[in-house]
Amino acid sequence: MSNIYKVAKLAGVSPKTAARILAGESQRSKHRQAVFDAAKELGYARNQQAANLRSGSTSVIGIIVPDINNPFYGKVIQSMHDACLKHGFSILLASSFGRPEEEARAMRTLQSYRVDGVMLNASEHPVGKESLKICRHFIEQGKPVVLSGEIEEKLPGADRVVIGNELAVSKAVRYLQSQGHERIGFIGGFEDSRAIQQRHAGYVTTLKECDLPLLDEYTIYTNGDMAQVGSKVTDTMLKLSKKVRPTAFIAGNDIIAISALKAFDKLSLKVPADVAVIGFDGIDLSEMVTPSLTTLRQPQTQIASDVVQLMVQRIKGETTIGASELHYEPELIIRDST
Amino acid sequence: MSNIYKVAKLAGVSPKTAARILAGESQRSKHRQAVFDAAKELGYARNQQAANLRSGSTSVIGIIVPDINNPFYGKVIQSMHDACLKHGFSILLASSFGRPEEEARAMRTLQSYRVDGVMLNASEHPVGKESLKICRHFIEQGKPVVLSGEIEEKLPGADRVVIGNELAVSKAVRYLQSQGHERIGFIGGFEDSRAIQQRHAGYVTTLKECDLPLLDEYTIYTNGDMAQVGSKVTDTMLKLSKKVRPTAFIAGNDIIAISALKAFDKLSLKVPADVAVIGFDGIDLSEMVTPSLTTLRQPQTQIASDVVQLMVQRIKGETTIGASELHYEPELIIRDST
DNA sequence: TTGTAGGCGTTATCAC
DNA sequence: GTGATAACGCCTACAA
Repeated sequence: MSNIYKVAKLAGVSPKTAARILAGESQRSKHRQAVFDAAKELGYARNQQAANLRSGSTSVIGIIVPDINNPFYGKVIQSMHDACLKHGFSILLASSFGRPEEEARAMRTLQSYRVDGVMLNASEHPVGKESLKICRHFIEQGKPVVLSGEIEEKLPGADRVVIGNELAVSKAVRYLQSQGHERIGFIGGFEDSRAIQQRHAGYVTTLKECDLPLLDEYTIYTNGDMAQVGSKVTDTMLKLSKKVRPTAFIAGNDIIAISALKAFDKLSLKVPADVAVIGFDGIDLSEMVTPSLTTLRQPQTQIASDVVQLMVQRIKGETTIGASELHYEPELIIRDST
Repeated sequence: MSNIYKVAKLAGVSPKTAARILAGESQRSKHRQAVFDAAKELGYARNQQAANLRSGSTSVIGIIVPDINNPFYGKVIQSMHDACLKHGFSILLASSFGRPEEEARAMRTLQSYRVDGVMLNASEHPVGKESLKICRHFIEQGKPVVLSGEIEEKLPGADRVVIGNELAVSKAVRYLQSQGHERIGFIGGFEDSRAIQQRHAGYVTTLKECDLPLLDEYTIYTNGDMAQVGSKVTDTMLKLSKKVRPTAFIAGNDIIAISALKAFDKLSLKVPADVAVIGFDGIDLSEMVTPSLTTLRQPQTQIASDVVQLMVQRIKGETTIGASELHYEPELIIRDST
C-alpha cells in the first residue's frame, strides 16, 4: 500500500508538503499538480486510522440499535447516515439485539475504535450497567453521548432524545373515542420493550381519564415474534363476545399493527368497519398496506438531523451547552384503518 | 485515555507482557490477574486503530448497499452483521444511494479505513468505473471483494454472488400459467435497477417460450417512488379493457408488489380473484400484508453466511481457491396473492 | 510556503 | 515467558 512518503518522493517534495496539498491546505502551491498526479499514479488513499491515531479524533459517530432488521431502525440508520455525511462524518453501526450484554459488546467495539460520539438507541430495555460505565468514559473525555430510550440510573452529561410516547397514545385514544369507539384494546407484542410499555401506560392512563372500560383482556402481550401477535389477537377476539370485544386496537408499533391487520383479515373482520387499528412509528410501509395504517409517526429524519447537528457541534467545541433533552411528539396520521 | 503503558506500569510489568495477556496470548502468565485488574481499574480499552495500523489488518468488512431503508437491504445488513460477529469481525456500512458517484465515495471511505474486505451490493446499477478501480486495488493487495449484482467490465479475482433472477421469474410465469393465467404483466418500478431489468428479461423470455401474449402495455416502468407505482398501475388497468388487461402481475420486488396490492384495492379489484400478484425478495413483511404475498424468496441469511465465511477464509489465508461464483436460486413461496 | 523531528498506541522482531 | 526497540502512516509543533 502506498503512503504519503511514496507520493512525496514521486512528486519530488517533502512528505509534509504532499500531506498539506492532499489535505487541501495549500491551495496554490506550485507542486500541487505534481502531488495530485503522483497520488493518482500510485492509487494513494490516506490511511484514516493513522490520521485518527495522530490527531486524536475520528470523525466517526457510533450508532447502536436494538434490531437492524426492523424497518423503523432501518430508517433511523439511514437518517443518521445521511445526516452524518452532510457533516463529513461516517457511522459505525452495531446491534445490541435488544440485550444488555450485546449492548455492552457493541459499546466496547465503538470505544475501541475511538468514535467521536455515540448515539445509543435503547428503547427495548434500560441501558445496561456496563454500557452505562462506558458511556461515562465517553462523557469524561468530552465525547458526546446521546441516549434514546429508557435509563434506570442517571447519566449526567448525556443528551437525551425523548419521544412523547404516553401523550401520543393518549391522542390516539381520544381520537378513537371521538370516532365513537368505547372498547379499545392494546397490542403490546414484542419482548417487554420499554418504549412499548410507556405506550401502554399512556393507554391505561387515558382510558381511565376518558372513563372508558379497561379490562385485562384488552391488553395483549406476547414475548415472541410477529407470528405470535396474530395468534394472540385471534385468541382474544374469539374469547370475547361481540358485545365485549374491542372495536379498536392501538398497537405498540407498526409491525405489530400490520400483523394484527392480518389476523383480523383471517377472522373475516373488516378494518375499520368491524375493528379499527392504530400503529406507532410511521414506517414507510404503513402507508402501503391495505387498509393503509393510521399511525403515530415519529419524525425520524428530523430527530437524526438534530442529533447529528448537536453531536457535531459538541465534537467541534462549537457548543458547550449542558446536557439537553430533545423532545418530539409523534403526529397522528389518519389513514384508512380507523 | 489510558493506554497499555499505564496498564503495564500499574501492573508492574512491561508493556509487551501486558499487551500479550490482554490479547489472550499468554494464558498462564503469573501476572495475568494483575494485568486484568490494572486494565479494569483504569478503564482500559485497546485502541483498535493503533493495533490495526501496526498489524496491517482491521478485522472489519466493508459493506455497500444501494438503499439502507429498503427492508431487503436491512436484512442483508443484519445478516452480514450477524455472520461477521461470529467470526470476530465488524462491519463498516456505507450507502451508494444507487448512484455510481456515491458508490465511489463509499468505496473510498472503506479504502481509507483499510477494511479487510468488501461486499459490494450493486444490483441497482453496474459498478462504476472508479469503484471498479478501487476494487482492483483491494484485489491487488489480496483483500477479498465480493460483488453482488451487475458489472460491465470484468473484475478478475473478485468473488461474485449470482442470483438466478431470470430463472426465478420464469418459474413464477410458469406457475401463473399453470393456474390458468394467460395475460401476465410486469411491474418494474424503481430506477432502472439492473436486478429488476434481469427479472424483466426472464419475464419476456418465458412469455415467449410459453406462447403467452406479450404487449408493451403489460410492462409498467416508473422511475419514481413507491407512490408512482400505484398511479401507473391504475393507469394501465383503466386503459385496458377487461378482456385485454392482465389477470396477473409479477413485480420487480416486494415493495413494488405491496404498492401494487394497494392500487388494486383502490380499484376494487380483488387479489387474487381479479388479479394475482407475485413479488420478489421475500422480505419479512411480505408474509404479513393482506393478502399475504406470493414471492420469490432470496436466501439472505444463507448468502450472508456463505459470503462472510468465504471472505474470512480468504483474509486468514485459509483458502486460495480462485475467484468463485456463489449461485442462489430464489424459491417460489406460494401464499394468498395468487 | 516548505521541511525536520517526534510521537500517537500498538504489535513484530529479536534478544534474553 | 519476558522485555527493549523499532516501525506502522500520519499529523502537530516548530523552525527555516
